[in-house]
Amino acid sequence: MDPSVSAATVGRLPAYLRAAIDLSASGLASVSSERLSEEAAVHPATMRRDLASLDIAGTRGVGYDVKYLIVQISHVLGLNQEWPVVIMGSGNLGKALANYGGFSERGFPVAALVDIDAELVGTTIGGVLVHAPPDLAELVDRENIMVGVITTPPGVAQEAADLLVSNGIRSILNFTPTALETPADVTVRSVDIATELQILSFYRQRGLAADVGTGVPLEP
Amino acid sequence: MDPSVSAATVGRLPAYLRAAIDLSASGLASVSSERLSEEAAVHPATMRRDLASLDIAGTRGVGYDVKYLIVQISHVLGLNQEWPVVIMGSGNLGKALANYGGFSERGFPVAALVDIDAELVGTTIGGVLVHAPPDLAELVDRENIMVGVITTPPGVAQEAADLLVSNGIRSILNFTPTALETPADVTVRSVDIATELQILSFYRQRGLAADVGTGVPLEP
DNA sequence: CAGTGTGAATTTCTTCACAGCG
DNA sequence: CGCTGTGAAGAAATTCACACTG
Repeated sequence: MDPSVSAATVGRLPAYLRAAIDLSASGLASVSSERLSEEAAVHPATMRRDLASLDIAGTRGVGYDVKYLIVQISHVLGLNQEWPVVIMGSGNLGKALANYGGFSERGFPVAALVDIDAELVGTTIGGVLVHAPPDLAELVDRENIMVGVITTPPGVAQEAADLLVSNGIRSILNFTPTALETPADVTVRSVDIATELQILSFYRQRGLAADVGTGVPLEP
Repeated sequence: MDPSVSAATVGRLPAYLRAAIDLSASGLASVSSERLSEEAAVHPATMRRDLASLDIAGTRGVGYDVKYLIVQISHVLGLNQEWPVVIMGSGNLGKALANYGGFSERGFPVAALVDIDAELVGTTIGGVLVHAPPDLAELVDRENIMVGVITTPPGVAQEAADLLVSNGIRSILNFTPTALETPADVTVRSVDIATELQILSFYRQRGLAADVGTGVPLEP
């Protein structure tokens, strides 16, 4: 019914999907929003509204069909196709991600690594070949790369982003603390470990969990 | 003035801090909210309100003193002390994080790794010694560990969390896709790479950036 | 009759717009 | 004069609560 999906809703979909997969694995065929939302740590009404906004319907008096949930949410997230990924920068993090099975397993195969270090170019990390930056154009084309992951040093992150963008990549996952400048039609998600740790220390310092209501008292 | 800080505000503080540090590095002594908020990709009024809620004041007609901003935000985030970290699980990601300089550099020294693999216990990764799980109690005590980072396989993430909690750790950074159950006074931040990629593919599928207003049209 | 789907109420967060201060 | 600090307005998101349906 509702023709649009809010960013907040999108942010929760992966959690719903995981919850549904978990419940399915434990043999459940049908769930109430109560049960599923508990699993996903969300308010039941929020979950029902989210699913309704995606036209994912349950059965009144019964709940949601777990298999159907998985299929529908996967579809909305675009997980019925593969999204090949290129990792820019083969430092510690880049290497770890290339070795990390989780990517391909979840539909995001690591198609290539790119690094400026001539020593590394041509070597293989976690079964993935390291290429030189100028090769990117061809790679994107040949491997049908959809997503760029930036794990370079912060100083050259913008450069890496520019290179991705100029080669037609419009989805970027940025692991550096750099705020990237990109055209409006490029989606960037940033994951900064320092940011996460700093937020943790804010709450820790006050002896409070992060989800205590909405307001956190300040020291006098 | 305002005695409380909202979660939304806390989430933006690290970005303000980074922006201030960057501007300071380029020699700027004073910034307007206009300039700083641009750097942090936030609305100027939002930034002024955030800072005001922390009692961080600027000078009317001038702006904010950059050095003062850095000191104050750092203080609010608790960055004037060190927060030693223990990494649970020395698989690919755990190893990468141990090797990753960024932690210690930013006040979160990696004090120890913990792994169940007896082969790994006693070895050193990135200068950090790997310990057996039963050693955690002593480690927490001796190294004054404040934060637990979980990089185990998803199946044992809850176990790792339980171990952390039972040893008094109340801040957890979880890199697994598992939704952890913890007492109410424990703060958990989760970073799941698959979640981020799935959100990217949602928007990519629709040819839209993530920040286009608030509602995203659904396919017909 | 259990549990969805959703108007309406509420809460939270953002942005406007301007008074007021340095 | 320029820019902060903030009341007031506005927009979004969440939650309540219940009519309604399988």
